[in-house]
Amino acid sequence: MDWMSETFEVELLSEIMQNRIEEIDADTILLSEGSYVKKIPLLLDGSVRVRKSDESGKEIILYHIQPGESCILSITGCLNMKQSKAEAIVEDPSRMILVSAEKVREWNDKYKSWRGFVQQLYYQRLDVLLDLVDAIAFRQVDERLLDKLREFASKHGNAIPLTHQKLAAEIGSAREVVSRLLKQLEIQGIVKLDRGTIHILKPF
Amino acid sequence: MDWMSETFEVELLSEIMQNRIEEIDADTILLSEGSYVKKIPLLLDGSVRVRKSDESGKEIILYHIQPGESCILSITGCLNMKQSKAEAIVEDPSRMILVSAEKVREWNDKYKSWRGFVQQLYYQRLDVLLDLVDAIAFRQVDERLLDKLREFASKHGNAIPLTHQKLAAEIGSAREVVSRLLKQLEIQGIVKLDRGTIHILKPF
DNA sequence: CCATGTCTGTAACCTACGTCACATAAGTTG
DNA sequence: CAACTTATGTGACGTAGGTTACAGACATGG
Repeated sequence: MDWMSETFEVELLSEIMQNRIEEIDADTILLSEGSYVKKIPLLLDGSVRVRKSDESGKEIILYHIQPGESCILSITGCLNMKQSKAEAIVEDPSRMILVSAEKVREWNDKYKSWRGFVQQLYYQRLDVLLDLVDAIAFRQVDERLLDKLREFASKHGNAIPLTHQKLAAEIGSAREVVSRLLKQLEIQGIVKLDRGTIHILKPF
Repeated sequence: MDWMSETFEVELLSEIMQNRIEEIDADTILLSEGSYVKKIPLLLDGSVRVRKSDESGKEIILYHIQPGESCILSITGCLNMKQSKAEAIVEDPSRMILVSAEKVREWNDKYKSWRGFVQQLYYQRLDVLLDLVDAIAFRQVDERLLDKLREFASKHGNAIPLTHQKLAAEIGSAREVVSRLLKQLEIQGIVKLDRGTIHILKPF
């Protein structure tokens, strides 16, 4: 929680600390599509994924929220009092502070450091959304798969805990397609596949 | 320019008015990919499109800037001193006020109404970007074409001034594909095609 | 250790759509 | 009006990748 004292001014920090720290289980839905935002998460530990899905069950991951970050969609939704266009799901058991929407609106006027934090988030998320648009509009799934593997490898090291299904959701494709591509990579000696884990054998 | 006095407090308004109003030709590039942001446009009249393209010349339109709006990518880029990830191109001859990046950073601390304006923009653009992701990830081009036609019809009425090429760029597809689909719609009696214009004959 | 759920492998198939290669038509300019 | 340039029409073709439909492998809990 060190990042907090560096990010926020003391007064704001003490306001934040008035909220309980919650422990939240994996797969809890923090925010579902179409609902109004009541609580903004400040993630201390763990990870949250934000995804968009359609009726037929297809889905694509927009981005992941890491410790020290928050959900910009929640904040925007809160400041503008609008319904959410995506859902946020806890992916690892997480610790977070949940701040009420009113507080966030208040802080937005009151604390410069809070505005800086939000601004930073906006920048980051806009950035990944643009990359995402670029990826799905222009690039093929095999390329996107490799990119995603690199991204995960930089987070988890060479043993990436991920099922084909989840990887497919990450890049917005189908499990069979991912299995097919991964098998190719295994034949090329680039990865080794285990149940629930992808081992990166050499850089690519 | 009425919207301005409703949107901004008087003090900010007078600061804004210290800048000249520029008349800018169609096809002028306001911001190109990879460049740093120096000027933020406040659009008074006309229209600007923001697009992402790849090396091979494929492109997709992210959104259009209308009078009373600004370019959130420019503002984000400016506040975070980062390179742009998309380009902004004037599409109709336009009148706008160009504000220096320093001013924008200053106003961001100084004027609540400016922050509100920026917030509003963030909300709007995030919203269309999410819709865009949804569209290109999950929906087929014929559907997206119809959506786009509806969107343009609500702006231009039933005679939409648009070439097939431009329409293709809007939805991130190829001209031939769009021609084909439009021809189908013409056969169904839904549109009538003229050189450079699409007439909507009945609702769809 | 059986049963049930979760994950992976693989083949066969289908189709939306991008690409190529033209032909024609409609403006435009000198 | 001749010579371009820009917009459109259309067939033929290729293919990435989604879908269907299983089967086997592994894990987990009663």
